[in-house]
Amino acid sequence: MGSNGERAARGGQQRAETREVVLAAVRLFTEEGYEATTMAGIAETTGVSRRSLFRRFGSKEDVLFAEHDELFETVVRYMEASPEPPLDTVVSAARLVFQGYVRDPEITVPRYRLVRAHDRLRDREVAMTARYQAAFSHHLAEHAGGGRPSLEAEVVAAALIAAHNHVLRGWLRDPEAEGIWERFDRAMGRVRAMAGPLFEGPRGGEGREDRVLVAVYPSGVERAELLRRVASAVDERG
Amino acid sequence: MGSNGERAARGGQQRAETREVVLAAVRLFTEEGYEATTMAGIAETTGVSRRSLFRRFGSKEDVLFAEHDELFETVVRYMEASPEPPLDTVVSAARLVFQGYVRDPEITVPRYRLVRAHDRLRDREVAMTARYQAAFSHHLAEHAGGGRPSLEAEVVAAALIAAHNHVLRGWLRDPEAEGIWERFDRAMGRVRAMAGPLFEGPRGGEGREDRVLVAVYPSGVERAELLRRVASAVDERG
DNA sequence: CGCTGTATGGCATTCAGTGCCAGAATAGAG
DNA sequence: CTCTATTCTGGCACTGAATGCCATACAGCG
Repeated sequence: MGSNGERAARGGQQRAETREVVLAAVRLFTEEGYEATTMAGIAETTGVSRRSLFRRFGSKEDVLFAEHDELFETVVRYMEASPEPPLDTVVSAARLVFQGYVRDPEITVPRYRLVRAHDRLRDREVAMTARYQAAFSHHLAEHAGGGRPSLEAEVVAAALIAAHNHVLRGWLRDPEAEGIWERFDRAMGRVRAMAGPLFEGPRGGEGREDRVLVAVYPSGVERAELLRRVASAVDERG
Repeated sequence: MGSNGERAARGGQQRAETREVVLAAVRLFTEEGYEATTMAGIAETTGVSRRSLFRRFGSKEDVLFAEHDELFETVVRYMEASPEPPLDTVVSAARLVFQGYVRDPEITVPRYRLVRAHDRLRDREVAMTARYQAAFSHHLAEHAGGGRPSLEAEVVAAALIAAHNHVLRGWLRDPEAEGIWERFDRAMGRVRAMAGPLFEGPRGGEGREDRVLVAVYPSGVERAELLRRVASAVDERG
């Protein structure tokens, strides 16, 4: 689709304006209703012609998901460039996606409300997560022999996306709640724990990696006692 | 009253005709192309009026996926009636879905080709599998405490669906190949092996079961900070 | 200045999808 | 069998998404 340098300069200007259009559209969708809002209406309130709206976004739905598409491109490029082992890469990619949502609640939160209310939009949202899932399993497959994604790769990608979406939905319902990232990391950790034996040894054992702490304890244990034991366990292993 | 008998007689006739319409539409889609085929065209070749097509199917896409929707209803009703433990039930439900495809290659195979070629249709197909996934995790949640589906339930449902789709795609690419059901059962077995410790583990006993704490943290994190996070995590879950 | 490539806007058209209404088919009651 | 209520169907008109075509405005380059 043409040279990159030109695109960057031009695209920069375009994107600023594009974001304004998206925000205006989101406002119209929530205030007037999605179905009731016409592309002609968006054109009128934004000053951009109806025809140009279709040229930029492709469709009415794509106005809502334009930012999402950009994010997807970013994530794919990140995975291609990442030198880490594939499982670490896709987990980081999932974190990137999550960040893409959390960073931009002005769009993602009202969009979530719209998505919940309209089947068509819900399908579109689901299709996006499916694209991520496909990209993830594809990445896992490429760095584990190439060819078509294996059963394991697809299952791990699906589990990862499901965990991501689980935490994400919680945040979308209550964007003000604290400790999102802790919840996210815990969810990722659990999927890793599940995926590890199935997929491959997730750890290389270098110095800079994440560490995993797993504690199994009877439900009757006191909070203080539990923390004391965890502390000593951490001390033992450095 | 009489709604069942009436419906059965009437519905039976309708469905026979409906199936013919779907088959004719599939033929048109594959021969003339999906976009090039208009609802007016389908109406002409089937003898059913354009208006009635929209009434029966709702949309052009829904002509292709009409059978699929019926299958979904069947699967949901099966799960509601099943007395087996939830994990067994959803696995059986997945088998039911798989059977729904394999039993009717006349529609599912050409549909698969169409789905691969057109983004819109692909989204629709993906939305269907997402509906199954939601139904599965919902079933797992209902029979494990009720309320909103837990992370585990969603991850297991996603993994199950992913495995199902993996085997299904293999069959769709080559419907004549032998040993589909063996492949299906093996895939299900692997997911169960993976899901077992994650899903059934925490659900084992009454009040006395073990709890699992998983923490993932960068190796550079301070001891005190780590313990603080662990403490808050423990507090959140009780 | 002219030339070329590109983004935009206006116009017309196709087609999916919906509301409205009239007519046909059918079930049920007498 | 007849009358009636309900339901299914088809025709008609309309909205709006989406696309193609063409003219215009604006950039860079000689």
